[in-house]
Amino acid sequence: MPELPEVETIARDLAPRLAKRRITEIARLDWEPMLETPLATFRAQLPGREIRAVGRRAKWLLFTLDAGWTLALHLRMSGAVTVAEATTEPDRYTHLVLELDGDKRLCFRDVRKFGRVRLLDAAGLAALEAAHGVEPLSDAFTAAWLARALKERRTRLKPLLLDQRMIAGLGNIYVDEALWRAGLHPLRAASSLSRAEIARLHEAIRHVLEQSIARRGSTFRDYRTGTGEVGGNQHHFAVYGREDRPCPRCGRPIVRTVVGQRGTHFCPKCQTA
DNA sequence: CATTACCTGCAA
DNA sequence: TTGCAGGTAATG
Repeated sequence: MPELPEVETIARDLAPRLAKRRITEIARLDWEPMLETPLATFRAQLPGREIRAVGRRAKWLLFTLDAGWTLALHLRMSGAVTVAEATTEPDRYTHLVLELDGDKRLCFRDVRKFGRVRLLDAAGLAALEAAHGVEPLSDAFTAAWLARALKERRTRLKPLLLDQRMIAGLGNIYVDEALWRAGLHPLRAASSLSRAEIARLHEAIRHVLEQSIARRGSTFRDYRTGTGEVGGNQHHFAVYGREDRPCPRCGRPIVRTVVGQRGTHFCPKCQTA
């Protein structure tokens, strides 16, 4: 599920609702493999912490706590994070529940159990930061930066754009959408792009992410915003999940193939190899 | 680079 | 019943 726009939407929803709230108790943790921090540390350090800020790095949702700690959640394929009233009982797919003061609960629901939880100190946060590449919505992500990043690479466009060490936050949906918008075939050699094509790709990446954030993300099935609603961007896909349906640009049927083990959707006429 | 694994629900 | 799903890490 959640790629950059979905995690960003959740962070923006949660920030005003969680600022200055205190985590009073770990009310549920019933799938321990999701925890990538020693359980003893988690239990000793998390209760009593105050939430100072909620943000995002790559596809990680970050809760800045007091005493230098950061709670980091990765939603992987089916995770959803919401704030609920303390009176509502979370369902059986909600594997982490944190009790907050003010009769609220922070709920991490994850049907497929791929999601991950970390409680990071300053060094852990720095390591997470260093493991990811440029934020595509930041000022650092320019066409010139992209040109340099693509230049020496031997790989195809799609796998490269999915690599979080290069650009952080793109996933399968938005890579397909951005490549369509830029008119680039997913199998194009990364180093083969012209200056004009790089400029188009840069604009397309920004555009598809910004549009999705404006529509509060894309809900296929499990994704919910921080307030528990479905997103709206799924109604605006050009290619993703639209096999055999007409290309919005030329009307020819969208093709689905597999690239790098990922389902890949593109228009064979508009996206040149 | 490709395959497999991690999990579960759902559509074909 | 089989295959597929928005992600990532581990393994040939």
